[in-house]
Amino acid sequence: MPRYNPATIEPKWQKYWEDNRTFAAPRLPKDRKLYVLDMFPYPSGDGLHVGHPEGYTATDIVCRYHRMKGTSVVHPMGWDAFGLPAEQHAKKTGTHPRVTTEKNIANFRRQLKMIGFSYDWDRELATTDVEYSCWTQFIFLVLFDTWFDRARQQGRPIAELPIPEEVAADGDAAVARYRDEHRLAYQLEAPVNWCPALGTVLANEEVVGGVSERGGHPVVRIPLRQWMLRITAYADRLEKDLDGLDWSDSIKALQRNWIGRSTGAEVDFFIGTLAGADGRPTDREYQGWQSDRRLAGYPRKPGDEVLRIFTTRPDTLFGATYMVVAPEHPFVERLTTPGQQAAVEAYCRKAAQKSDLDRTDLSKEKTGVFTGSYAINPVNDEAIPIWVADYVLISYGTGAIMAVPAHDTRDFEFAQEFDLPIVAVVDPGEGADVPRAELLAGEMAFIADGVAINSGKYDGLATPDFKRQIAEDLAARGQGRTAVNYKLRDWLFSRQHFWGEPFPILHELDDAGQPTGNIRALSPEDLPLDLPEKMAFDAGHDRPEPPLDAAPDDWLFVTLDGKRYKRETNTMPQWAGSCWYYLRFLDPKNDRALVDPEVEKAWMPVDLYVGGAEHAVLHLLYARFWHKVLYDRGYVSTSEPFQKLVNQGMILGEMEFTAYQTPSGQWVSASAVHSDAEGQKVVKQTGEPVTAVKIEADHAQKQGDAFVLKADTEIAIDSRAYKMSKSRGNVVNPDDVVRDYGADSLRLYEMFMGPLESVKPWSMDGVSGVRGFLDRVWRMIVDDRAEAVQLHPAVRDVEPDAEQSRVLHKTIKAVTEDLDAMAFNTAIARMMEFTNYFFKQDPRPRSALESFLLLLSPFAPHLAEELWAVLGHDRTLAYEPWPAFDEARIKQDTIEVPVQIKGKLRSRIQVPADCDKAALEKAARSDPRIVEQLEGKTILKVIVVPGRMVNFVVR
RNA sequence: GGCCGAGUGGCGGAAUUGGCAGACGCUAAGGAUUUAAAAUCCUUUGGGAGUAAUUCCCGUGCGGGUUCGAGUCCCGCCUCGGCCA
Repeated sequence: MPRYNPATIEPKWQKYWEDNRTFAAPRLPKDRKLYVLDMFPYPSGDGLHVGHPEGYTATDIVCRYHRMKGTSVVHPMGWDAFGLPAEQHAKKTGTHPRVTTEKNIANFRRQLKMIGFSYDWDRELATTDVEYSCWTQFIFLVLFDTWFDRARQQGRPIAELPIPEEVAADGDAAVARYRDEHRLAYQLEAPVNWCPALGTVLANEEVVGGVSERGGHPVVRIPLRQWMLRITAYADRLEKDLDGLDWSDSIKALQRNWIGRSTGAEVDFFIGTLAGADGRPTDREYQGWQSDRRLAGYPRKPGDEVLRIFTTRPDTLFGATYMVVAPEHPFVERLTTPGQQAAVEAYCRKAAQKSDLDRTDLSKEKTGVFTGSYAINPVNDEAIPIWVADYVLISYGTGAIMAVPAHDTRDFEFAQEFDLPIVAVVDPGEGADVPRAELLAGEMAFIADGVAINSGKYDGLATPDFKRQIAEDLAARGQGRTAVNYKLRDWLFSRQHFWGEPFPILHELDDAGQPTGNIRALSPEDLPLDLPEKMAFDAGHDRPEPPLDAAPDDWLFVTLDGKRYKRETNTMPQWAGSCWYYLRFLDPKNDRALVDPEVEKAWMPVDLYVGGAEHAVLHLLYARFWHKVLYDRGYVSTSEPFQKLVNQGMILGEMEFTAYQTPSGQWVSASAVHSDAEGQKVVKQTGEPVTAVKIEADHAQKQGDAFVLKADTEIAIDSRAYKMSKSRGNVVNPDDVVRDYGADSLRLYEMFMGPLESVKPWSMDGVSGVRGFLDRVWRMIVDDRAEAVQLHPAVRDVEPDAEQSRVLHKTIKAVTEDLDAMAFNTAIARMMEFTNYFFKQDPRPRSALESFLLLLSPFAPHLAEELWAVLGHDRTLAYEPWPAFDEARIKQDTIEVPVQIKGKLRSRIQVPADCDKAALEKAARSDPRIVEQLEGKTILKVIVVPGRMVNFVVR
């Protein structure tokens, strides 16, 4: 009984493809090219979950389809293999991260091969390979060697940086410092989240409410020397170039949001250097400053005598009744008068423990403290108090704001809390849908545009005109200018980890072994710089310094040209390796360049990039940034790396029904349960805790909009699918699916579940359903009652009849069009319809089945290859021409057309397919059922759409 | 709070972009085959009414609107999900 047995045919074909290097891509494309890329995975110890093969199957289908259409396709796979888990494992067991990583990669590779993806495995790479990280370091050197020319909007070699005369006059050291300040890779003392208990530095999102997300240990912000990448220089181009990309609008919006470009003005508020005991700048000094500024103009960098702010609403300057500086602002100490010192210090200490999210949350109560000092509002010369408050972040704008409580929600809340004056300076006008009187009285904030009031000579100007005018006037007085601000920050590029790319940077040491502050980059010939082989992995170290500080001396210290150096001991973040892997895939073995320019030019850009939406912002932004730098410096030929981007939707666990029970065993309706402040499920009214109980599907039933318990229909229950997680125990392992149903079934189900981009729940019944389809395909072609594998007797060398031909060509057309639209789920449905039809045919023309197998082959390649061989072919079908369809064969002679009366379906008529408007109406009018229903009615209008429908409008 | 997306049978989902709502698959029920079961095959499967029909009514989150005609377009809500603050 030769049944369909994926367990034998799948390994057989995988071996065939591997032995014949079926999917090896040429060095250069022959004619048309297609570069299809998956986001390469982090090889975790858990192995693949079913979310990985979703995108991978989609791209694999696209690749197989285009190969059959004669396109040169490159489709590589590799490993994003640096990462913290391997390092933590090393701390626990002493196993070198490289060993763990290689073991995990082997498992991932086995799993991916098991699913039959048509990767060109010759191009496989891991970011941890020394031959790869060598070029990651090389790119860092490029970043280090590049400055951004604002005028040209382009990155240029540091040697071309114009050196101002006064810097040059100060000698070589000054010039070196000036260059270092302008490089795209630069050093900065930046605050990090140091968690002493965990012995590690945490990312912002790993800190919640001042404690670590894992374990709830206290976290302190301490300054640490860090490497930064000047991504903000490219903010404009990163935003503008989105326009030309074939990405979804929502992903583009996400990136734009993240870049957060806003236009407004920078304004200097005078604080003076000689403030009196009352904290107010003196009139004389202020007047002197004003006339200085009128002459000298607005300086690039503010001096100590002013507080520089950025605002998107310079038109509300007259409403600025106080100022706020962030607790980390460098002027805090200076501005604090002796009387306020204790309060301010205490406040800043507390603020250091809060996360940005906690600080800026609108719903949180506003806190702050007065510094005792005042600044002069440049538009009306009034002294306004300067406060310290944590709702202002040092990382946004200049770390200081002018507060306009009448026209900003947060400023308004703050002003109310601390009884600060609220002056309305924007009138929404009579017609506006807002309580005008209330807001003019300062009883609420109005943040939209309107007409200026209480603004001196500017009264009556509309908001946009006022903005333009005031910026001009301030610029003329040297007190402000129009400015663009970005939410995007420079990229904190160093990590205090071992398992990452070491920086190719040396720090010069003086005779005492202390760093002199001079740095030196390794030259490209000195690369790669590998991590030290022998390292002790401490379980916890109590300093925030990087683990590499404890590296063996022969690694750590270098003598060059008679000078002693210590290596940089920070390492690069995991993002680094994934920023450029798509380039290396094109030329993975090149030891002279990161990619051969000829190869790069021929294959780039990536034509299709598929991956999870969780990388929609950071990874894509970082990779685009690096690409643009490489473009500016002549290493790549395109300004954008990824032409088309598709985000696959997450796959959730199986649908679950959940009922709630009190400790006494009483069922509680799901609608009466909510999560309390700690996230515990409790009864809304009483606060009594409840436990969630999983209910089997056959104990639930639908009632109205909700599901209820069958046993007690008063009790509503939750029904939803949850994100797969180990703790919930709903993770589906591809190994199990392949073992029980086969790889082709896994592939087919992943695509049949629904549109690639939607979130959708897993269902094992669904897998079994597509397996049933593949079984039918098998039995449509193979005689399953014979002793050996042989053709089904109904399969014969005959011409298809008209109807068979119509079904075939309709299927080819639908599948082809669906593939072009990446609508895999409907393509599969069309193939199921084909099978349902041909299964009942006898004879089944061999030619029709062959075409069908070609259509099926991108989706279920193992089965298709096997049946292709059964049909007598001795070579892979991977490069057989894609079937063509003939529109003429799809046309039917007669078609059924619905006939409506007043928009309601009343009858259907059979008419010739090419029936024109008049004939169609005539046929509709003579249909007996229509005649009957039209009797005694007046026809007001007849709408006839040939080939589609007829509608009679009657009275 | 802001931005983005989604709401269609018991479930996953289809519907020339305004033209027969529910393709395809699952689940469930009934039947055939079988000593029996599995597998397979056939029928039914949105709700209601109806002796019956090629029957009638209702039905795409809710309320309005545009249109000969709305799942699809417009206005106002509700709920859920994602991202950001």
